[in-house]
Amino acid sequence: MTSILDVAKKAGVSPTTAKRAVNQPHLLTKATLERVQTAIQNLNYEPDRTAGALRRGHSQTIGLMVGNIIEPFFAQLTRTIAKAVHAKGYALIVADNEYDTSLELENLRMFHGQRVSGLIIRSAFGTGNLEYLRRLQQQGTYILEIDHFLPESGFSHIMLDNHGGVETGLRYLYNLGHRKIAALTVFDATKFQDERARAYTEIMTSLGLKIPQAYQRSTDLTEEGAYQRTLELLRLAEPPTAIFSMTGNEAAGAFRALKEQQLRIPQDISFLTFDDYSWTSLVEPPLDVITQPIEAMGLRAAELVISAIERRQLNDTHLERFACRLIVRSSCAAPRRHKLH
Amino acid sequence: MTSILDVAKKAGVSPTTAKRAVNQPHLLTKATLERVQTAIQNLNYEPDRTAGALRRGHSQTIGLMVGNIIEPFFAQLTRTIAKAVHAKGYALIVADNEYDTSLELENLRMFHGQRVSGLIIRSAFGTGNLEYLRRLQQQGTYILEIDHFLPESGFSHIMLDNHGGVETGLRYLYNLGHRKIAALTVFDATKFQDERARAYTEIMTSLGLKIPQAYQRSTDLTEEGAYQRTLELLRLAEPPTAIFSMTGNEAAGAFRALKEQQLRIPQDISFLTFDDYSWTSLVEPPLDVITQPIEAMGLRAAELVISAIERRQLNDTHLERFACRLIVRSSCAAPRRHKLH
DNA sequence: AAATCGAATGGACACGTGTCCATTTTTATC
DNA sequence: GATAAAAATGGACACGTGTCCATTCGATTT
Repeated sequence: MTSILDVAKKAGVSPTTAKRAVNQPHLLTKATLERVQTAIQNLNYEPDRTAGALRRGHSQTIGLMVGNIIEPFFAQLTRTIAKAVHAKGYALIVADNEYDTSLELENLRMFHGQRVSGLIIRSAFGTGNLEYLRRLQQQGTYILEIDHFLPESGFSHIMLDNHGGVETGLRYLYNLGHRKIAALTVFDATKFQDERARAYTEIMTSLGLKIPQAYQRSTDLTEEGAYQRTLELLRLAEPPTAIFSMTGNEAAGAFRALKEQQLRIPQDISFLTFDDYSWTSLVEPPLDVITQPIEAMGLRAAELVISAIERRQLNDTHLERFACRLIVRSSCAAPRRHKLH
Repeated sequence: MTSILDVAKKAGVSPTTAKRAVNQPHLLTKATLERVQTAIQNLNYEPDRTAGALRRGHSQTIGLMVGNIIEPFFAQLTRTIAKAVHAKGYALIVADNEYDTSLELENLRMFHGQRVSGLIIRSAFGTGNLEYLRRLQQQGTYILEIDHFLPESGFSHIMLDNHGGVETGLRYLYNLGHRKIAALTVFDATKFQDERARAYTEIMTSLGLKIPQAYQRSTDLTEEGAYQRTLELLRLAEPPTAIFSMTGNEAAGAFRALKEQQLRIPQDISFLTFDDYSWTSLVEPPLDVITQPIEAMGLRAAELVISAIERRQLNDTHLERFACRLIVRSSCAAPRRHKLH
């Protein structure tokens, strides 16, 4: 493998000078610089980042841990962050936790071993890995949470205005006349600090609406789980007149269930969901959605992390929120006068 | 940062012995092994992969270059490969080329700099980067192409049985009575070696069907491109009675166009596509699709690459094909007797 | 032309691991 | 119980870079 020493020899300069041609070209004479650059091209030299990482203590690499890469929200986030990070000369290492703490720990170990310079994480529920994350931070990895954050973690984070989004959605349904509004989300209080679930509870109360016990069972955030949960809701003696899915992933399962039950949307039941996935406008009826500025969030995340790394300000803390937006299409309307059953 | 030297000191053994506890535990006495493992735990030691990479010459890292991470096909591939690779102790670095050669080259440079042990690539069209890939291989990176391969590259590859898939689809449409079948795909011969486009041309001919010149304009593989292309097809004097989309990504655009033109599927026009994306069964009508065994392909890719790396058999070549399957739902039927216009 | 100072270049070393070879300890054999 | 063989442990060095400090060169001032 050709190293900078080969380049130096070929260009007839010292290794230090050759390195400067790569890292601090402004320090060199134009003639010297050109000579070295020619040698680099002729030899197809590419600096060994693993050696640099060893010397520097971290690897010009950003770790990204998401919930599940398949979900379009995370796929788009991954893509945006990958691009932004590459532009700054960093590589992106990805992993997902499937919302599971122990799988997350394994992957954190991997990130640690790779000495990632920064970590962007959508952590699993529960505070199980907080200690490990703290240690990572202490050892020089800048940590930024995204989409979800551990209470009192003290890390930077980039969040959606979840309260605002849920409020927009619930008020929209309320104003259409709905009173029995069910949410598909994670209610399990022991392991959750899900902002949307909390906002749902709070805002329903502030609207003067009671949430029946039967509405408060958790999904597991999967499409299949949402499908099952939706069927359960429809079987209730007092089924909801509107269903509000808190993620686009769950929306697919819920929508499937509604279709299978031959329910007409929005005549029989209204349906609203977070995330403007591409299929939501293709189905019949096109769905009303609350959309997130995924790209802006991803770009900002990459920017914050790399800036902190390069300024060596690992203790900078930034807490930012991004607004979401309701897109009205055709899946919500005033509730039926008569019950379904 | 705690190193293996700290561990050795704490355990009262030599550095070499401590390293063995990590890499070749079978060489140690049970007692010694336990002592070192305790020290590792107490110190929260995690081996520095960057140092190992430097010494070894490659980084226990696999590079994955896909077309576009947002597309579910690639998202699922990424996820599957990430998981398989993690299980073997490797990290996954991702990048996408957006089907563009120069962006691909930038990312290849990045992979080279990171000294990836292996590279799984869905290369952009054109042979522009073949030379660079060859050099990478020569320097010790195992290269495997997936979903698409450069002619005469000589690398291993994992492919779908594209010819078989296209044949299945075309025969299905033919047997329903269709003769004017348009394909959404990349026809541009200068930059393409797209198997599906070629198969479409060949099989249409062998079915005794002529492909009008107007059917042979290329899409750019994007949703928007397919949308535009579909509108063009519908405006023709002799519009197709069936549209066969060669990727799931393009299907979304095409479907949108058909809906916007108020065409009834399959009464007015039949629609068939590659890729069983989740939305295809949610729309009205549910789409007939040709589905790929993405997970199996991803797993096999990871397996081949890591096995070659660990056996140090970088010149092993494996060429494998995976079968695809037609799923019939409700988007194809016999063509109308009368023309649309 | 000597002195001064900044610009340009060079030398030396450490980062933490993997690997090869050497040494010590234990076990097996007669 | 002496010897050989095997098992267990230890020592030394190189991988390619980033960084600190030293040295040389060239221009400017007096």
